[in-house]
Amino acid sequence: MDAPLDTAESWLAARGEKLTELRREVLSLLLASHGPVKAYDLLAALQKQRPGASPPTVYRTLDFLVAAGIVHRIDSLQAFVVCPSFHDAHHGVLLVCERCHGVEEIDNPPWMETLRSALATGGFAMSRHELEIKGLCRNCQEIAA
Amino acid sequence: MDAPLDTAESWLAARGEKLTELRREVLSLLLASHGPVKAYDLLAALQKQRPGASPPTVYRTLDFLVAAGIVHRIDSLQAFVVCPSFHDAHHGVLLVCERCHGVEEIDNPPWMETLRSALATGGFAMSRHELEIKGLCRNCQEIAA
DNA sequence: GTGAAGATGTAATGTTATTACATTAAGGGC
DNA sequence: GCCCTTAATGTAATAACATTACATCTTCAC
Ligand SMILES: [Zn+2]
Ligand SMILES: [Zn+2]
Ligand SMILES: [Zn+2]
Ligand SMILES: [Zn+2]
Repeated sequence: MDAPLDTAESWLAARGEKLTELRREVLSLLLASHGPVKAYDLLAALQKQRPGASPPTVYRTLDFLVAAGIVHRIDSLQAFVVCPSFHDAHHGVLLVCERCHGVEEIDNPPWMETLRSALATGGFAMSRHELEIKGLCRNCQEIAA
Repeated sequence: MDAPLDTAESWLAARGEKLTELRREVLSLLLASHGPVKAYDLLAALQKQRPGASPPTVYRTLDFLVAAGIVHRIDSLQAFVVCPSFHDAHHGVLLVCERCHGVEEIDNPPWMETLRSALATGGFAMSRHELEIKGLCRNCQEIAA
């Protein structure tokens, strides 16, 4: 059995949506990468098993998975990554390494509510979307040091 | 006299760099927009006064202004905006409205150090770059309500 | 003035994403 | 089963965003 795919399937079923064969293939490829994937790299991989795949094929599927909260888009990388905890309602924070382009997601950090309320006081309603923070991961700090 | 352009000129001079005619034109166009501008929109505007302008013209100039801290790039909009306080060393936060695409910049908010140290404890070194937060501005919240 | 570095011009190309429309698959009422 | 509607996918073309590579021109130290 394949846990993440099954979890995704149940999660979608609860929303009245389906994990079709195409979506399953795309999600599998994303899971296999262990990190952010660019849309056209994903397309190239997908075409190996689905020769007719084209840009709309991947973008539509990614849009669907992003809307469902299963995948996040990383604006600073123009790439996509599977959410490690999409089964919860969560407000994730994506820590994006500027050197290796790795992404780590932390879920509902304790300072999130403080941040949200500080911004609310200023009149800004922080969105439910993921917060993206750039910096250096632990490994890359050590290398730089 | 034109205050923002003069400020930019001094700021660059202090770094041993120059506000050339091209850079001045580009920065003027950015200032005139009162909000984020897309590179190709900027190019179209620039071509009215500089017919030979091409993509490298604007991207090079934007890269220079971004490196100098005068302009910020907004990843989520793929657009560029003038920094309202580039004369200080600052760690700005860009509040990006998901509805109207307006951007407000707040400078060195009190919670920034808390955030930075919380992330440092987790092994992540937050970068000096601007932090970008998506949500709804005050106006758009009222409209939505 | 000459040479080196910085800045800009120019052509081509690479990368990311969307539009528009056709076709196929799935589900519900009868 | 059949018809209808909606969801999902296929397909072709194009739009939007960004970079490379190399030529030319300008600035300025020497
Ligand atoms: Zn997540
Ligand atoms: Zn790293
Ligand atoms: Zn700023
Ligand atoms: Zn707004």
